[in-house]
Amino acid sequence: MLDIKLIRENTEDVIARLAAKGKEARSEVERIVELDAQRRAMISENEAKKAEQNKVNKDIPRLKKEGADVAPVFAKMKELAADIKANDARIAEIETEYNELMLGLPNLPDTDLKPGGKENNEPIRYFGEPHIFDFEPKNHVDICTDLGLIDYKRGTKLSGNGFWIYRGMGARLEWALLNYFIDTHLADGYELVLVPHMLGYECGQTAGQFPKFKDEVYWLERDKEDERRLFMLPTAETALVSLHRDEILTEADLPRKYISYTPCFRREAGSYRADERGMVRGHQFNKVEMVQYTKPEDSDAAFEELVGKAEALVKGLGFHFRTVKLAAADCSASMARTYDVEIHIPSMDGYKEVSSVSNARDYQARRGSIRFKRDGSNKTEFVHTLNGSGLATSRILPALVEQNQNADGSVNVPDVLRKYLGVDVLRRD
RNA sequence: GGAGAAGUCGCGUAGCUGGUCGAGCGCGCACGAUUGGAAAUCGUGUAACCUGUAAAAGGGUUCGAGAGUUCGAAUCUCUCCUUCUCCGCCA
Repeated sequence: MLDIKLIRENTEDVIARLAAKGKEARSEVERIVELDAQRRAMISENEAKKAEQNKVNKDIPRLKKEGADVAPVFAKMKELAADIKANDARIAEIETEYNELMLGLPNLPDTDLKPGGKENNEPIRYFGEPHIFDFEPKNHVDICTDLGLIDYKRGTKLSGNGFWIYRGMGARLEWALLNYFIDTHLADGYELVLVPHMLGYECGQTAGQFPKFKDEVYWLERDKEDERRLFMLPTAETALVSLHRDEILTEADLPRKYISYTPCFRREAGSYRADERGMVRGHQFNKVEMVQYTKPEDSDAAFEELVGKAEALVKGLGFHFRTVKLAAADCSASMARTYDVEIHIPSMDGYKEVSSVSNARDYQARRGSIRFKRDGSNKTEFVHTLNGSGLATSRILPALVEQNQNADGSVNVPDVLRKYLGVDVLRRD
């Protein structure tokens, strides 16, 4: 959620920055300003009436004691009460429309981002070199099938398109990756948090997925009451960002550094393309997520830390990758800035995102009312929230088997995973 | 899932025959006094949000949530949520 004061005082600037993000928001923003003015005018008016009501009500016991006739006062107060009630209802209507519009506005992009979409994304650094093969490399679907790592067929049998099954060494490889990620984060002082995989609506609203992207998650039916339905989390960020919802932290509480492993569930409706076969895009995938809560002035440093951590994990596996600074319109709605770590997948002859690190600044904190107080101050301020994948396995495993394949069809296990797997090379049984 | 009890200011509690109760007390915490320093003691203070303002002052809302009764609700009524105890069921 954006700061209403900012919208009120810098309306044109807000509209321009949202435009950079590809959001034509003039009509919404202008309506918001209008509703805000209406709301405040009505509140002032109604509060004066409430003050009057309170004053008279305080006098009633005294009047009664003095034996005065209170009937005319009651009659007048009844009218006033009805009047106030009507105004409150009108204010509630205004606030409903106002909140809907406010919740629908995306975050402002940082001013140093290039405007526009994907085409303006800017690789800022590369690590390593693309793998050169002296034989015809196989794609990951074939490798995983041949080595018995992934059972695509039965995954589809069990749950339909977009699901797969890790088997044997494939399952152990997946688990080894998760262990490697988690152990690294623990060494960096992050707290491991295991969260529910089914979440309430407020979690999605705080993270910024709702109301706009309600159709991109899986909802669980529960009675008829929609508001109490739960949804399967699309990323652990959705849970971790709500951890401190409606809380006031102390300065000493910050920064908070969390990681969580969860499966992630996404509908991905209509997003299939031929080049995303196999495990690049599915309805369920595994991910370790990093989330930080910081003081506003510390979020830039925290952002660099998270990017560095994502890069270090990929580096540790020995992959060639690049880090890309996303243009304004390619950042997701809640985020002020995002860097992607992309790794080379030979069969796709291209780079695929394995980590996306973002700074939401105070956008999510405002939606979820996540605040803190500085030492010696009793003013509350919004925290900054950041998140990053660290990492998603579903893209790592394909890259791993493709980049590390040998001419005989076997796959070398990266050094950092050997202690978890107990073998150096994956071969056909 | 069935039966019962309860949800009040950071914590523990008082209030629940409706009106000086946004709310008493204790603890905690902050500041001050005292002290060579500390403990103890004494004093003062101790919510959030909205509105308002240059900043204040002032006003409003909030006693799990929502709705209702009433001139007026922490106190009465209804619905929901949560917690605890017992039973059932289990990992």
